[in-house]
Amino acid sequence: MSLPHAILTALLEKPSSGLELTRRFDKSIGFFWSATHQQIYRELGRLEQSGLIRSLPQPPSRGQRKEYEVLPAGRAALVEWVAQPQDPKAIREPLLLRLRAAATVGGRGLAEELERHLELHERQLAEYLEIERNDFPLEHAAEENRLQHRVLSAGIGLEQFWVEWLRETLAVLRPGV
Amino acid sequence: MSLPHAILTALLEKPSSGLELTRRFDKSIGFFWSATHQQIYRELGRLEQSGLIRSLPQPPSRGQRKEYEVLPAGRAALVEWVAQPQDPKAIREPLLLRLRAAATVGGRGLAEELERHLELHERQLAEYLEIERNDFPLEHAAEENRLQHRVLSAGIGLEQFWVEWLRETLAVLRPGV
DNA sequence: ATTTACATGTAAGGGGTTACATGATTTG
DNA sequence: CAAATCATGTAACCCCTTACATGTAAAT
Repeated sequence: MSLPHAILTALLEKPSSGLELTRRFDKSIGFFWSATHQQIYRELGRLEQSGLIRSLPQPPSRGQRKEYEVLPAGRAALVEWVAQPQDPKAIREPLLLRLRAAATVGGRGLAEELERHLELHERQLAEYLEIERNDFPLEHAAEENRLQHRVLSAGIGLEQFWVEWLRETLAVLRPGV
Repeated sequence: MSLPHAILTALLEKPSSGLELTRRFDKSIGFFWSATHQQIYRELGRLEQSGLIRSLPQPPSRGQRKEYEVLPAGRAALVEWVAQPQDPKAIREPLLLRLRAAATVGGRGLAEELERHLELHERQLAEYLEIERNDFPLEHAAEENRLQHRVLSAGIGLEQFWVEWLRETLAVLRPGV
């Protein structure tokens, strides 16, 4: 049940059309919750039917841009969701699974794959650090900014972890296999 | 397409029944790929139909234990899967989403939730460290063991990251909200 | 004999992924 | 006017989650 609330948050920050939302999910929000345009359109329809958002008066024809805004009920639903306890979800990391399988059946070519992942994570880390430089140049005191900075820090920390772990794992793998 | 390969790996390590697999997924394998018994039974059926595993000759009545083993075709499929490149999946972390939503609509009670998560991650970390002490007491040279140790290290590192991040975030949140 | 644990399964619903379809607007 | 781009949507498929159903074996 996270996607509808991700959309509500995005719409509260700024009323948008489906495609605009898709683009924002490709950037900032998508860093910790990704979604395709198909998911977003489906969810926008549901949210409108539930009375949590409404489309601004505009021609509802097919190829026409349709902008949505959050209704009070939507804001209330989001507030409630934020306060609700939710357990962290179990890890589902295919790469670790493949490493474990490789321990059993042998891992020819696995080092190349790990290097590829290392590059991807290095690139993502660089992107996050760039954002941090741009958006949080110095520690301002505003509460809102501090929370957003913590979210970005999580992304940075996770990427740093993977970069480090992949480097160590490659060091273990290289001389052996 | 990870679950069938997780099951193949588990069955290669030791032929098992559905319930036995479920228990092993609750322990070691489940640390990075969780699965419920419903998923496992369904997947076992598919794998058998595809000719990748077979059930050992036994009464196929309903409440009766049914043991499976991997066929050569299954092992081959696993080897191929291990070698195949797969991009890391995008992060989907509801807690970060909630933090971002809290930055917009306010986060009453969020500190308690973060503390709860902190405890959960501390407990998980302790469990991983316990396993490390038991299963990898000193660095043996066996390649197989080293890979499995790297997998466990990933779990430990991720939990350490979350513990640290949650503590810092609580420090930011506490005086403010 | 009843309860408890073991063991395998079914059903319904939600969410995500991929491929495809269609209309409107801009640009050459 | 043809092509590219913007924009909204449909359809099919797979996976995961939750709740429930059913049968067997062991314990009291």
